[in-house]
Amino acid sequence: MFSSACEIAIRAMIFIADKSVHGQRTNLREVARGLNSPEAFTAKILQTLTKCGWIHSRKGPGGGFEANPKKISKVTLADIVEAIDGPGIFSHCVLGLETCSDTRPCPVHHKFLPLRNNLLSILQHTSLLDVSATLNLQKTFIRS
Amino acid sequence: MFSSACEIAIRAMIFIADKSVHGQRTNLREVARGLNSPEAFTAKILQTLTKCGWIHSRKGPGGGFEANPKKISKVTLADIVEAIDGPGIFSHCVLGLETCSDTRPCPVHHKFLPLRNNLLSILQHTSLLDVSATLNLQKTFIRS
DNA sequence: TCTATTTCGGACAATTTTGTCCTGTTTTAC
DNA sequence: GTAAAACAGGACAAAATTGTCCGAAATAGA
Repeated sequence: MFSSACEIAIRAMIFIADKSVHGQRTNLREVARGLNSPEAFTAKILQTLTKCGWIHSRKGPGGGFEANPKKISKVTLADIVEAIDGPGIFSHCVLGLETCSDTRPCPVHHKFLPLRNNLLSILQHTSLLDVSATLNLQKTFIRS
Repeated sequence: MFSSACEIAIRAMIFIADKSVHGQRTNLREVARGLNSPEAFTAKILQTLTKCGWIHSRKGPGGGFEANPKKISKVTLADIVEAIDGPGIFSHCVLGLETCSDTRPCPVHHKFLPLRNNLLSILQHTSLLDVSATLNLQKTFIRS
C-alpha cells in the first residue's frame, strides 16, 4: 500500500509525537531502535520530514528531533504519506491507467471508488495524536 | 496499491477474457497493443498467468492466448493479484510490522481493519466476467 | 576555545522491480 | 517436409527503491 520508506516515516512520526507529548526530545539512534529500522535509512526519512516541516531537528549534544505539540493534533496520516510517497498515491488508478477518470473509467473504477474515498477519509481524518495515544498505554506497537 | 506488473496482469486478463467470451483467441502483440504496455514485459506476465493456469497458451500460427469461458466467471481479481504479487499483499501490515495482529496491533491496525476487509471482499467477489462485461460496450477502457 | 555530540547532505552501493533480447521449441499451413 | 508464426525461458540491462558511509556544519558543555 505504502512504500517502506513511508511505513517507517509514519512509525517514526508516531514515535517522535509520543515523546514530544511527554515533553521529551529524541534522537536518530533512539528512533531507529524504537522502530527496529535501519539507522542510516531512517536518517534520510527524518531529513525529509524535517524539510517538510513536520518535525523540528536540532544539532549538537542533547539535540535530536521533536514535534510541535500543537501540530501533533493537526498533522494527519495523509500529510505524512504525501510528504514521502507524493500526492500521486491518492489519484493513481487501480489498474495504472493514466487516463482513468469518472468519465473515462477503467473496468474497476466504479467498484473501487467508495473504497478509495474511504481510504482518503481515514488518512485525512486520522491525526498523529489519534494514533500515538494508544502507544504509551502499551496497547499498540510500532517495533517490528 | 498493486505492482505495475499486477496492474498489467489484470488488464491483460480482462482483455483476453473479453476476446474469449466472443470466441476469439488473441496473441501477445494484440494484448500489448490493446493495453499500450511494453510487449516483452507483457510476455513475461502472460507466461506467469499461463503457468498458474488462469489462461491457456497455444504456439504456432493462429496461436495465442485464451481463457476457458467457464473459468472467466470464476476467476476473481484476488486470484490474479495473488498470482503476480503473492499472497503477502492481503496480510501485509499497513505500517510494515511483521508482528502486527489483532492481539499485538500497530497503531493504525484497528482503523484500517474494516477497509482491508472491504478490499479483500471486493477482490474476492469480483470475477473477470464482471469487469470485462462493460469493456465491449465501450463503457470502460483498459488502454492508457 | 576545544571537544564531543548530533543532524545534514552528497556520493555511493545493494536490491528489487521493470523491461529487453535472443535462442529454442512447438505448431500450423501450404 | 518446409517455412513462418507464435509462445517459453534464460540471460541480460535499466531504473527505482532501499540502504550505507563519510565529511561538513552546528551546538552544547567543559
